[in-house]
Amino acid sequence: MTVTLADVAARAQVSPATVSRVLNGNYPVAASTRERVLRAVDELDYVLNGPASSLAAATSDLVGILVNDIADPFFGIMASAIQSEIGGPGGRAGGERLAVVCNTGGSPERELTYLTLLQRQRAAAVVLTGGAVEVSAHVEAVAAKLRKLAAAGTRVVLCGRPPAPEAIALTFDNRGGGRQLTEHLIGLGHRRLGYIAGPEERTTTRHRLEGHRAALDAAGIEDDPRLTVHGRYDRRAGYEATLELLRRDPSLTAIVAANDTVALGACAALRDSGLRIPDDVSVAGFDDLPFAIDAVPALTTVRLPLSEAGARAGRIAMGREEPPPGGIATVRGELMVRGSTGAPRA
Amino acid sequence: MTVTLADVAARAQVSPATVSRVLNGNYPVAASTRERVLRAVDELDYVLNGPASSLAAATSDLVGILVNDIADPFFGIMASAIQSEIGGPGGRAGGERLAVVCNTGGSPERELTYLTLLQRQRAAAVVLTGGAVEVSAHVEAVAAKLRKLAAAGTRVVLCGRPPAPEAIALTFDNRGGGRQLTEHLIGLGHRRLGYIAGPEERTTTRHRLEGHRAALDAAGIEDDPRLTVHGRYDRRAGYEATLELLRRDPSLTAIVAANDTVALGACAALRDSGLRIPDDVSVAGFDDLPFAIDAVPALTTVRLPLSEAGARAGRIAMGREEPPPGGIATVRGELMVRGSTGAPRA
DNA sequence: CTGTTAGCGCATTCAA
DNA sequence: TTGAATGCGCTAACAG
Repeated sequence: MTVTLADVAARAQVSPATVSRVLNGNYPVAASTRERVLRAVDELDYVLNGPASSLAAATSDLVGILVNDIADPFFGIMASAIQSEIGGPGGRAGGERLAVVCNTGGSPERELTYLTLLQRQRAAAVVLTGGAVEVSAHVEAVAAKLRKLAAAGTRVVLCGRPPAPEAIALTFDNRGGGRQLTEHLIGLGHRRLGYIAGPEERTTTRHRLEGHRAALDAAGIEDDPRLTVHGRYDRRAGYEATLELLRRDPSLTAIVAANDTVALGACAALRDSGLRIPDDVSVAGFDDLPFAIDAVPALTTVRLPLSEAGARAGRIAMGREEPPPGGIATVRGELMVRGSTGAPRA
Repeated sequence: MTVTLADVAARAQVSPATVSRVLNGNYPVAASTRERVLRAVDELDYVLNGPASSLAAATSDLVGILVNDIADPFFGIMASAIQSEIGGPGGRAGGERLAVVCNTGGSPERELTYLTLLQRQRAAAVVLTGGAVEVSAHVEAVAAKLRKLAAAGTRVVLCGRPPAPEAIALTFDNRGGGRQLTEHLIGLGHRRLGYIAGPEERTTTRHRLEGHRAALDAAGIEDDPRLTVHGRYDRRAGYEATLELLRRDPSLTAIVAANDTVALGACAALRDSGLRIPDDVSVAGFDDLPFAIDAVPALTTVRLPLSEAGARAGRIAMGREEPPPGGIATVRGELMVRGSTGAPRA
């Protein structure tokens, strides 16, 4: 019923091997033969059998992309950039590769499950994006899995994730970015700063918070633990955390959020509380997602080059770009000062 | 080197066939045997070879999701919802399925290429999201491809895309939503309305615009073609189109945008032009993406239940939910009136 | 440059 | 309930 390579070979009057060579294009084939084969492919409307091809070649055209949440532009932008770079020459049969996007939802178990599934598929490469969960049992389990993937020939790249010995890493300087941001606020005169952190036990959360505290420390400002609230990386968490912070200390003059989405929630809470931004309370985010500039006032934040980093990760995963020296590159953020931060009220 | 089914069988002292049956669980196997097999799997750290399995079974655990742009939350939210429903029982060897997200960038060629790639992979199902390109040659090519996919046993579902005879469709009532939105503005007293449409030759663009025009027509307002500008579905297009509209008719009192992202660009352009929203000019969007409520003032828009529709599409694609009668379900939007629209200036 | 020959690892008949 | 045998469709040596 379905057309196979052998059918094409028969029609083109060549051997199956020759058809395979034409399709994969990694082998010298006479132009006239090639043309005959391609005509037969066309006439028979032949479509290569991917699984059969992958089985025989012991590798596939699938590239795994692990994200926490593909509905979040932070990950969507990276996934898009990675995906844009995985095509092109070098792939099997036409050079087109498929991106398998895996939503882990931040769950270590799902992360491991997906890695196993990608291992099962003999994925050509795997890119893990965003922060990692810091629970030692899990960290070791992931590391072991990455080692196995690598051993099986799957290229593993981390994008926006802390370095690990098992993989090439493009890591974001979350600590440095967090520090810059808080330094900016301190420079404006703020002394009572609320901090809305992400979920505990995530590297991104910890690093950004460490940067914040380093800035406070450097300025000789005591870090009041009551001014840090943890929550999820979403708008609602930002809203609620802000109300909580205002309850704990109505005199605070600035709120630093774990990311832009959280910052938007914070802005909403402040507005609903009748406070003006930045006159009463300054607000800052992190990431510089596209909507950050459309907040009113526009959000001061740390711009991460998500698209560039994703594209580079994609190229490295495809072997089209040299890995950074030592296998680790740190990608820095850029402080974007906008209208949401200003001098504290007198 | 790599562990195969046969290795597991040897260790468990059963035949390869039995191991296969245990792994796929679609076959009666004695409990004691099963346990022995599972232990061997564990001890050997065996991972099923997906391609081999797919080859033998003539189907895979891959589900294709075609989107215009995964970095756009409109698609990210749908993709996430689809993905959340494709796991679960019924899949091969553990019931886990992988989502292959294909960024077409709105290009018909890429759409076809990806469909072929998914056909090659013997995808279990394919979900096409968002509007379609209306160029007849391409429409027919896609239809033909969908027919072949369906013939090969791939379930095809459209989500937020106009119905086609080749597939089950959950279609958005873009026309109705567009009409409601403009009726709302007319009800407020607006008579000079600018419209920022999406790219030409896309169904979403056309339907929303038709709804807008139907509302104008019903109210006896002449549709001035100079008040419609086409552009891409992004912020920048909204910004530039707004400046153009203001140039063409400084007396307009409302701007309807093709979607929320475009609307944000429109808001920015109005602000930069020194106009107040909604006092000088009202603005409306479409989709009700998460950030719409954080615009200042909050954006009046039409809420599309992206997540619900995506989840349903995912279930239908997996055969876990009955397709709608006739294979077509229309998903309506809900008008969300917020602060960005008000009565026109006197 | 091209053909021949062997598997790749698994699912599924058919028997037992 | 289990085993033995066969083939899924293709690629990769190896010859020629």
